Parts: sequence; structure tokens; C-alpha cells
Amino acid sequence: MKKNILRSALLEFKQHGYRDASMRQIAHTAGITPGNIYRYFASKEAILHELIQPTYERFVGYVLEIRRDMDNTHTKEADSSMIYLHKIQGTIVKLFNQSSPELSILLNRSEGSKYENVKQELTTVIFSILEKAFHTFQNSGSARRQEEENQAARMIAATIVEGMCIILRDYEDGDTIERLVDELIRIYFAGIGDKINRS
Amino acid sequence: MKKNILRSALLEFKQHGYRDASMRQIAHTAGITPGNIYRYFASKEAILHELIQPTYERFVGYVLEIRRDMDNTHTKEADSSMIYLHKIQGTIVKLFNQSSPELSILLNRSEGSKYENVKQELTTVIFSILEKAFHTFQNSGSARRQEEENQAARMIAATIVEGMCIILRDYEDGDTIERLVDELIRIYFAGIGDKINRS
Amino acid sequence: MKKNILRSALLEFKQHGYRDASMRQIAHTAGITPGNIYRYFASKEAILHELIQPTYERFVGYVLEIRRDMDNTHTKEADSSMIYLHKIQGTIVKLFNQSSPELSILLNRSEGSKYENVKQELTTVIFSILEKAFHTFQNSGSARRQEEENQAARMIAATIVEGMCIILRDYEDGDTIERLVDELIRIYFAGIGDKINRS
Amino acid sequence: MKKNILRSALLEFKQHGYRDASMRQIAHTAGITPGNIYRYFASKEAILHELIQPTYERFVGYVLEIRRDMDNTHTKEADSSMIYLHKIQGTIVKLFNQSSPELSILLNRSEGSKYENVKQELTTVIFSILEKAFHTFQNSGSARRQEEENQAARMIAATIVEGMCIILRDYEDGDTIERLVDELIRIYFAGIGDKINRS
DNA sequence: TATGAATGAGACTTCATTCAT
DNA sequence: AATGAATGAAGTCTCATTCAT
Repeated sequence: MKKNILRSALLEFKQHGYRDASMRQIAHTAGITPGNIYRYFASKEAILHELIQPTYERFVGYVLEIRRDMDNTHTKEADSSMIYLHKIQGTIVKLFNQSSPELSILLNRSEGSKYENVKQELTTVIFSILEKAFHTFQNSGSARRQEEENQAARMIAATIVEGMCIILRDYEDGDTIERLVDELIRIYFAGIGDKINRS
Repeated sequence: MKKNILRSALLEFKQHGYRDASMRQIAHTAGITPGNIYRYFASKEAILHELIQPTYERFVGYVLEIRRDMDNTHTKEADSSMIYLHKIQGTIVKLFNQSSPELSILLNRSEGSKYENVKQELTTVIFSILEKAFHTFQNSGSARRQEEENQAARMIAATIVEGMCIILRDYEDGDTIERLVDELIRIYFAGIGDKINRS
Repeated sequence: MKKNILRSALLEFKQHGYRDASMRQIAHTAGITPGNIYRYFASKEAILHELIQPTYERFVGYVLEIRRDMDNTHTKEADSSMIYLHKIQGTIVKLFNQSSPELSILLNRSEGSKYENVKQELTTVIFSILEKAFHTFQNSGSARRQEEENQAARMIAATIVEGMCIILRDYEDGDTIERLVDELIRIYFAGIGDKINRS
Repeated sequence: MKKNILRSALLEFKQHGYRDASMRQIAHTAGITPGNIYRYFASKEAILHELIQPTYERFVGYVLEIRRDMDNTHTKEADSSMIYLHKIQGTIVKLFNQSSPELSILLNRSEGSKYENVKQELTTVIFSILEKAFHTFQNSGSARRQEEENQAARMIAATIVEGMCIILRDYEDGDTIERLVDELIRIYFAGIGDKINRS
């Protein structure tokens, strides 16, 4: 029964985002009265919390782990950065595999809630990784050139994150998600590798 | 004066999206009364229409043009697909360059309006292009393999579109947008080329 | 079991007043389900009725008795009024002593129910008594002076009643209540005596 | 127009108290729609604030003044306490005279708002005064006797405050209020004086 | 006898929109 | 051309009450 409400809420959050999700609509989808939801959840925020919190905590755990890894990696060689990025891929796929719809809401549709900055946090992490990889090769350019590289890295980080979010949005099957995230990251690596080689 | 309102509306739509944009706020930014807006526009939707419609029509025009181009291109050779994709890139950048703020709203912040499916339409077009390019090389696989390629193409199309949307969202300067879109598409091309070569 | 519910209701009414008392809370305190209350009572008002009605009826009885006494007392002498007031004090204290929590709710926390005017009724009675005592001495003033005396009597009546209500509100022990009501009325008598003597 | 709403709100607050006052009802009394109130006030609390805050600030000022006076008075003689109490009376009457309906709400009907403890504060002040007066005479009793005196002082303080609140509740004319408060305090002084003399 | 689910009215509040002036 | 007042529907949430089980 709570399950029933949570299922309706998941649909509604997915469709309109947290802020624009309507309790009326959630209740209607669940086949009950709006007031009745409050027998099971204290508030709209509480529904989101119950739906998202476990995923969020796992998310935070992984991000911390990645950060720790990064701080402990001091290699200056080209390949090691690449290898390191590949290791991270596995971590990310694992996270996505465990709870894709919730993660999708956490990242894409949490505006107006306490989770609304999560996607940006993930982007920042990816950006840090890319920054490291780029600097291994290109710290010799002009100031303007460096700023441009910075923008590029930021853009790439954001698009990688967004790409993963799209996969989450469009697919629910774990294997499919894994395969597509794999594909996405392989494309970016190949593309970035090409970019680095040419510069 | 309509210009004045449109300018305020653009800011508000950019910041909060169509659905959460406030007429009060638009009026306040324009230095007038909410009621007065209705002397110039019939509704919130009408403001969005006047703001976005030209860009939308140009957008549709480009999309049709690309579709026509594609239907007229029957080459089976590998390189021609690649070259063709490069031509498209130019078209897209041009569109972005002409009216980036409106395009950003059209693609990113039109939820709740009649334009809310535009991003998906663009994705479909990009998907068609990729489908063609992929099939030039890989129409020999099993049915399951072909479905997987389909999913991959769909994902790549969506992420390319999303990537361009992010660039629009984060930057306003035409040169910067052009450079970053360039970069993004180059990465995808290199990545996809690598993928095709390996398969 | 009804006793059980009544006990919980008493606590809740005392704490939040009739209007803001929560059936949920009453049920919770009684260790049962809200719905189950309705096997024993038709409504929230019905609970209040069963809790308060006996006290209310006794209250009305005393008031009638006092009224009758008053109508039968035609003495014109000063002291007799004073003595008469002292007799009333005993009656009141007795009433308070018998069922102070219910009386407290009846007088202090019945807003929103059919009992909400009871305090005013009591005030009216006290006022009648005072009026009589005052008139014994002061029926020689001007019309304006008489109206002022009237207002004073009304005010004193109301404050005496309110004073007794406060005592009920703040204390539960019978002896303490008796002592404080005693004190209160003694103060008023002394004060009023002083007032009369000076006029 | 704000005046209109404030007038309706004052009536509603007076009748049902802040917590149980209904915006619907306020709007209805003012002859407008509930939503329209929010053109003039941000919230129910904001209405109360605008209605009460000036009175509250004056109230706090007077209380501080009284406290300061009290701290500076170290006389041990009987009469000085009495004289001191008389001085306070003037201060209180002045306050009551300035804004009686607002003061009535502030003291009697602010439950559920930020002002809900104001009456208790005033009672505490009066209690401090009485404590001082009583101790001047009676610090020689047993512990139990002293506790009883404490309870009596507390009760008297509360009833004096409540008495003044009743006057505010029932009358609006400044002169009448002044006269009745005067009367009330004279009664208490005479009564208390009598009490002290007998002990 | 008792429960837990459910309802419906009403609470405060927001906001696009209308309209008399 | 413009305003400020006003509305009504919808938002989240609470709660006395009902009812099938």
C-alpha cells in the first residue's frame, strides 16, 4: 500500500519533477484520496525521502570512494589516467545498476527538494577527473587556451553526466543500462583520446 | 513595450522554466503591472509563443532540410556518411548561433507548454542520421545485435542533443557556444568512428 | 472502557480545549483506534457531553438555588448582604471541590461547544448578587453614577469568576483549591467592603 | 482597505483567537475573497503582527521600565511597597488606555502565535511585585506556610492580570477602562492590605 | 469488539487571469 | 495605456468521521 503510493509518486516525479508533482495526481494514480496519502507519509518531501534516500546514501558513498581514490593517485603518466578513468566506470555502472529509476529522479527531477544539487556534485567529480587527465598532457598552453580547455572539460563532464541520466531515464533493465553506459563512456574516452593526441 | 515584456519573460523562463515562471515576476521585471501584460499578450503561453515561435519555425525548417538531404543521399560508402555528418554540424551550429537564448528555452525550459516535445523531435532526427551511418557498416549482425545497435544509436542521439542543450544552458557567447559544440561533436565523431572501426 | 476514553478526553480537553482537541490524540492516549471511539460515543461533542453534563447540571442546580435564595432574601441591612455572600462562597467551594477538572473544562476550555457560554452565565449570577449588595448601600447616586456602579459590579463579577477559573486551571488538589478560592473571595470581600465604606 | 481587513481580523481574532481564526471568515467579514487578503498581507501571522506589534513593543517597554523601578527600590518599609504598587497602577492604566483592543488580543487571544506567552510574562511581573510586598511582612512563617503564601501571590497576580484582560475584553472606551482598572486594583490593594494586617 | 483504510470538508496559501476604473 | 482590486482554481495538508472487514 505504501508501495502503491510510492509507485505512483515515482511515476509522477519522473514525469513532472518534484516541485511540479501534484499530490492530487499521485493520489489519483494510486486510486485513493489526497488526504489518505498522509496516513502513510507525512509530506511530499517525506515521500521523496523514502523513495530516494537509500540511493542517495549509496551515491554519496561512491562519490567519497572515488574522491579518495583520486587523492591517492599521483601518477603523471598518460596511460595511468586513462586506466584510472576506466576503473571509475565500473563503479558508476554498479551504482546505476542497483536502483536506476530512483537515481534518475535523484539526478534529474529533484528540483525544489533537498536533493536538488546532486547532479551538480556528480558533475564536479567527473570534472575533477577530466581536469587531471587533461593537465597531464596540456599544461603548456596560454592562459586563454587553458581557460578554453577548462570550459571544454566542464562541458564534457556535464554531458557525460547528462548522458548517463538519459540512459537512466529511458531504460530500466540493468543489463541494457550497463551496456549503454559502457558504450557512452567508451565513446567519450575514444573521443577524448583523439582530442588529446591531436593537441 | 512588447519587447520590454518579452525581454523580462525571457529572463524568467530561462531561470524558472515555463511552468514555474511567474507572471507577477515578469511584470515586476518589466516595471509594469501583471494585469497590463494582458493588453499585449493573451496568456502566458502566448508570450512563450511570440518569444519562441520564430526560432521554432527555423528549427523545423532546418530539420526538414536535413531530412530531405538525408533522403537524397544514397551513397553506401563509409566516408560519405562521415562527411555528411560534418555538414550537419555546420547547420546546427548556425542555428545555435542565431538565437541561442530562445533555443535554450525551446529545448530546455518549455516543460508544460506545447513545445515540451521539441527536444525529442531533434533527438529523433539525430537518431535517423546515426542509424544510417551505423547501417552502412553493420547490417550484417543478428537481430538481437541489431536491436542493441539501435538502442546505442538512440542513446547517442539523445546525449548529443542533451550535450548541445547543456552548452546553450551554460553559455551565452556565440563563439564559445560554437567552439564547444564543435568540440562535442568532434568527440562523438571520433568516438563513433573508433566504435565503427572496431566492429 | 468508556471510562478509559473519557479519561483520555479529559486530559486532551484540558490541554488543548474542546475545539483544538484531537480525536486521534484521545484515541492514542486511550490506547485504541480513532474509529473505535465511535462505538462508544457518537461524536466529539458527545464525549464532552458525557464528561461535562453531570457537572453542568449540578452547576445549574446550584445557580438556581442561589437565585432562589436571593429572591427570598429581602433584608435591607448591610451586614446581611455580607453574610449572605459568605454563604454563597461555601456553595461555590463545594461545587469546585466535587469535580474540579470537569468544571475547569466546562468553564475554561469549552470554546466551540454548546457549553461555551457557561462562564458568562456564572458571571451573571455573581453580578446579581453584587448588584444587590451594592444597591443596599448606594441607590442614592445620580443616573450616571449608578451606571458606573453597574459596570463596576459587572467587572468585579467577571473577575471573581475568572479568578476561580484560574485556580481551577492551575491546581488540582482539593484543599489547595479551597484555600485559594477562600483567599480570593476574602480579598474581594475586604476590597468591596472598603469600597462601600468609603462611598 | 488594509484597514478593512485589519478590522475584520480584529473581530475574528477577538472571537476565536489567533489559532482558530479563519482566513475564510476574515475575508467574508471584510466582504472579499480569501485569496485577495494576500494582496495586502503575506500571511495570517503577518496580519496579527501588523495589528499587534506596536502594542507589543510598548508593552515590553513598560515591563522593562517596571522591572528597572523594582530593582532600584530597596525600601523595607510597609508603606513604600504600597506606594510603589500605586505607581505601577498608573503605568498599566496608561498602557491599557492607548490600545485596548489590540492589547486584549495580545494578552488573551494570541495562542498559536509568537505572542502566546505574553500574558504569562505580565503575570510574572505582577507576581514579583506581590512577592516583594508580601515578604516585607511575612518572611517569618514555616516552610509550608511560605509555600502557601507563594501560591496565593501567584493566584492573585494571575487574577489581577486576568481582571485587567476582562476589562479590556468588555469595554473599549478609554475612560471606562481607566476607571475600572482603577477600581480593580483598589479592591485588590484593600483586600491584600486587609490580608496582610490580619496575618 | 476493534481495526485500518478511506473520505470529504476545510485549513492556509499561490497564481494566472479578469475587469472596472 | 495602465492600474489595482478581485477571483477561482489549484496547491499541500489536517482532521472528524465512516465503514468494510
